[in-house]
Amino acid sequence: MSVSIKDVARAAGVSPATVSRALGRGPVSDELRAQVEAAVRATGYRPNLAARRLRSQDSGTIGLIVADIRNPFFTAVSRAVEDSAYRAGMRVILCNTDEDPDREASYLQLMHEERVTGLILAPTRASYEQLPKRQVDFPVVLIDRAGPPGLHDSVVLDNREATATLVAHLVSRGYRQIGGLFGNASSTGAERREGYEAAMRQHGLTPDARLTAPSSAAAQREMQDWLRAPQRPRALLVSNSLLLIGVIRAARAAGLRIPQDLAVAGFDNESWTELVEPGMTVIEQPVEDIGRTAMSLLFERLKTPGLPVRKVVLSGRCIVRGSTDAA
Amino acid sequence: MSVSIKDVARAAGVSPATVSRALGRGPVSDELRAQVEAAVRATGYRPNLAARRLRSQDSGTIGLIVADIRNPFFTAVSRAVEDSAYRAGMRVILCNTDEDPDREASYLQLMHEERVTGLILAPTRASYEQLPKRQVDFPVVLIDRAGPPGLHDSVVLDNREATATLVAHLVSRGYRQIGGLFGNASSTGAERREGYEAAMRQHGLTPDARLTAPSSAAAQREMQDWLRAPQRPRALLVSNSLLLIGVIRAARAAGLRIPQDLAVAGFDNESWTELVEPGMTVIEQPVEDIGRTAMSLLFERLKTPGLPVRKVVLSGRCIVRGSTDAA
DNA sequence: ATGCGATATGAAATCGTTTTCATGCCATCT
DNA sequence: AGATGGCATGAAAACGATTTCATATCGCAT
Repeated sequence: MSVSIKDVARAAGVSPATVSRALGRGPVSDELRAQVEAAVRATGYRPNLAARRLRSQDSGTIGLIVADIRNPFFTAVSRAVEDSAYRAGMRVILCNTDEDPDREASYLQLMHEERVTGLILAPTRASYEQLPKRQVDFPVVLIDRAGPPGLHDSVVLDNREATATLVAHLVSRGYRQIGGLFGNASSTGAERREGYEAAMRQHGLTPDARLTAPSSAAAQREMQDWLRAPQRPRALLVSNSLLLIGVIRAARAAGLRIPQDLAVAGFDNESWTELVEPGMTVIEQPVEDIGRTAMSLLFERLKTPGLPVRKVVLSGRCIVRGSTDAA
Repeated sequence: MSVSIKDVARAAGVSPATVSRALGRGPVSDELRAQVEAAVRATGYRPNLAARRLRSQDSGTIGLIVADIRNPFFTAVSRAVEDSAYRAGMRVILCNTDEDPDREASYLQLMHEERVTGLILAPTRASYEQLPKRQVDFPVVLIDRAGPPGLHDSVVLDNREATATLVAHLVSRGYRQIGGLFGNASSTGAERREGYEAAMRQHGLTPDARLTAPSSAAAQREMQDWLRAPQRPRALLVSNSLLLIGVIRAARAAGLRIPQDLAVAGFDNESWTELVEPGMTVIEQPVEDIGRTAMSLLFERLKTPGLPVRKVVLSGRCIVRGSTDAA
């Protein structure tokens, strides 16, 4: 089988305890340390993490649960998370829920069984009610979507501010019939919708929001009907970049020019939003910051468990492009 | 501390062995099984995976090492991998190498320490020489990039065929001065370059290839100069979607219209390649198939270790759009 | 010279499971 | 009736590390 610490000990002529100390931190004479290192090289020894975890009760693993890694927002965040983990010498277990509460529950269970050191979680809407009941024995940092207040640390975008910015921008460009298309699966969609509706009212306008399943195809289907309706919007606020793709497709299929027939503003500053004609006005989320900050919160809480629950609200940056030029 | 199998055993009035058998598969009377299940619910017991792994010598974990999860190709593949793993009741550890051999080596080491059940790896170029030396005690499936022949199972795109298709297509559209831009970090870039050069010669044309670091920004810089050169290409074959973005930016910055001044063909059928004006002619890679197939190869090899080494070569699909219209 | 503290090392316990081995029981066959 | 075999169960070993506890050695102060 695999070579164990005992084999190394024998090869080095010392006890297993000494090998462990030489490899970790512990008082070992330089002489023995050298012997151990030589023995490690000679035997090709690699510590067994399962055994180490079992004994030291520290998994050195952090869980990352997102809706779908193919959503560019989560892609970028996960990359930042993985980087932080690597630097801290920790591992990342990646999980996609597809916004499915059962799958999420199953992954939360897994996190317990793995005895993860911490968890970065983009909760489904269902877990909003589940989380408080569920007793977790590791720190959790929520990203993208805040959970029940005061329960877990979180890093979120200021969605109200972002939507207000977009609405104000569209209004300033002369648009009045501004619709909103939001994902129906996440609390982020809901928050952006609320922000949108509040902003619209503040401008004395009537909100006109629709919800859709969080995929380009679903968004395209939803828009197909909507754009044919007599009271169709002249401008559209779109909750994320996947939906935005569906919107653009639907607009083109309906023969509507952007922005002349339909202005469009969205979220997530993907490279393509600049390349497409016209460029898309979007709110850029600080994706790397979100991932990094989430990991910082996690590490700080690990170091100081007594810390009060913190919610970090980051501002997006509005990038204006041709898709919202005045009609 | 956490509740262990002993606590459950006590609560159920049975031995730990019986609890283990009741929860796994093993002969247990229905009566005791019910008692155990009740005790599990009562105590909130969750098995400790570290302990289970240590004893059963099966980590139930597969490693996934890619260059950068933000490359849409790897994003899609990783999602397929995670799905397969979930269905098989296994976990996925995600690692990004950034094409850095040291980081890759460190992650390979980690895979050993985790005693992973299997590994899906997109090897860096350096590992082409390293892999044969390195002794691995778990099955490895290479994706996107084949390693030294006959060593590991692999799933790759038929790069020669794909590039030949693109070159033939461009030629049929009347282009002669066809350049090629390829990533310098991966063997995929190298293969596509070779395929491109071979195809060019077959058509009696002179290849004109350039290499660049695998990022949009680097590609843009490289193109900036190239497009100013007197003998600049009239058409361009681009090795992946990140580079493609850089190419489009550079073309626009140089005031070159696509395809009138510069035809462009690339890889990876991202949504945006259809939305951008003109649409991009690309080779669509069967990303989900690649991920799924990789996992299948892995599982088959686990079941039947004696299997000969297999290399699955999948064909891309050429999607013709406006970016390669005749000049 | 003696005792004491510090320090390096080894022996053994421990982490929480699974698995082997032993045991007792019951049914079945000769 | 006694031997045999199968089956459910429990006791205990084992997985491979870390950590606690005990011990030997050494230097130094008394």
